[in-house]
Amino acid sequence: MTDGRKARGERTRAAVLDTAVALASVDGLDGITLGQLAASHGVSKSGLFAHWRDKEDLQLAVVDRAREQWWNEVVRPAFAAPRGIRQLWALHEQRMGFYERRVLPGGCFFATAVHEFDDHPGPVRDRIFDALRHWLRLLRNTVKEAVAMGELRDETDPKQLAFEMQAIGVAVVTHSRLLASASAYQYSRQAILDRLRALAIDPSLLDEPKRNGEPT
Amino acid sequence: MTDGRKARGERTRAAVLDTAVALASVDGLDGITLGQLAASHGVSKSGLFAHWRDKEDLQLAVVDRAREQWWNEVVRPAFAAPRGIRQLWALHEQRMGFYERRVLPGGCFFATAVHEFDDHPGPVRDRIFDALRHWLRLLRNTVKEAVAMGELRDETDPKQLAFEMQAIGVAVVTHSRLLASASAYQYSRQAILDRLRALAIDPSLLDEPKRNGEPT
DNA sequence: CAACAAAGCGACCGATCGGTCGCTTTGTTG
DNA sequence: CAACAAAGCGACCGATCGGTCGCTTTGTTG
Repeated sequence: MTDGRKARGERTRAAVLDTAVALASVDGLDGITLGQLAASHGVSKSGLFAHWRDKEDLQLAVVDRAREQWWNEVVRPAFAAPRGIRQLWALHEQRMGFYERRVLPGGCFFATAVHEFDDHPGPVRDRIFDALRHWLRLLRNTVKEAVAMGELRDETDPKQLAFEMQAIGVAVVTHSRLLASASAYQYSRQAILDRLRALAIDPSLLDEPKRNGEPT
Repeated sequence: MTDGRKARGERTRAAVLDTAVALASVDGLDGITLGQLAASHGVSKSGLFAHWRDKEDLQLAVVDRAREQWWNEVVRPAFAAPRGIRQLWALHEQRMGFYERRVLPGGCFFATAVHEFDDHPGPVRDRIFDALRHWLRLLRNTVKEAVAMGELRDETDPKQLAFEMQAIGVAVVTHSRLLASASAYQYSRQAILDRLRALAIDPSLLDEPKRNGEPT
């Protein structure tokens, strides 16, 4: 069942991808070099070609891995919160935590990748854009659910709010470096809290928000 | 007074920098190559070294040029609006116009550059960060002025609002490509208008806002 | 016109990058 | 143990990049 050769291969494959996501969060998806990647695993450069046809093939796998990581570290924990407005807040809160914990040295893989590739049409850009659109759809649907549950006002525009949550969320990556202090996270949290409370039927649902996505 | 040799040099220098800002908005500040830059002006690669010691020296000049352009195309026109809350709105509006007019093929030089360099310490990053901090300070001071004039509520936090304006403003660069429609600009304008109106003493100052930064 | 200086050129160099190719090592299957 | 296959290696290649160096062209100054 478990082929020792394939298992070994799968281990290096996973390890290389994890490193690649981390490196790409700093230097970008084009910035990572196969030599650098191989060296950091004591593997020969040519050995990498046993796993990926060429660099583009590797890049596509890296995007998939980054997406998986985002799901595990941000989305899944947020699903522990009660549905509705608190889940929306949990998504933002988990995101802040992901950045604050410095899971990736560059802060955010997608923040770097999207600016690198948004003017470079091709399979890699498509893959990155797919991931981002999927995330935006998740935000939008969570807003819709909160409206349907009667926790957010009927006038709430899901696309509008999803845009704002993404904008305020990603801005923290730059600003935390720019301001050289933790205050960027504070601003980002405050902005979303203000926004959600203004649109909430019962703002007290967001009182003393827990920071770990747990039900209150 | 006007040395024909220096004048000629200054002309190429300016032309090359303009091209470089445009190219860097797409490929990043490291992405531009001296060969590509020289070729696009019918100049030899080595000729560029008559103007800049090395690539880093060129990059610093490019940042300065981008900053100058931002001042001319965004800040200066916004100063035509009446001081206070309308000037704050004009800054956002002019920014949207700058992006919509596609002055730069990549949308925004700084949006690309900051993500490229935020983890690469050195003179280039410092120069980029200086420019961004200067812009944030401008937003902050404009907020303070509006508060002092009694146009924004006293509780308004200038740093907080500056953060939100920057976040909502820059997000449009990515989103306009992501959504493949003009709606991103609409979301961005709506978000800032909502925010400013909520904090305004007299929200009607922002009715039917002019899009060219002119006094109403 | 002579002396000078700035802009710009062309040939060349070392370093690095993505990628190829034939081979070896590691492990599986009968 | 023999046949096979997957993972991985080492030497090598063409292309490109930033940068150097000696030279030419263009224009200025006395």
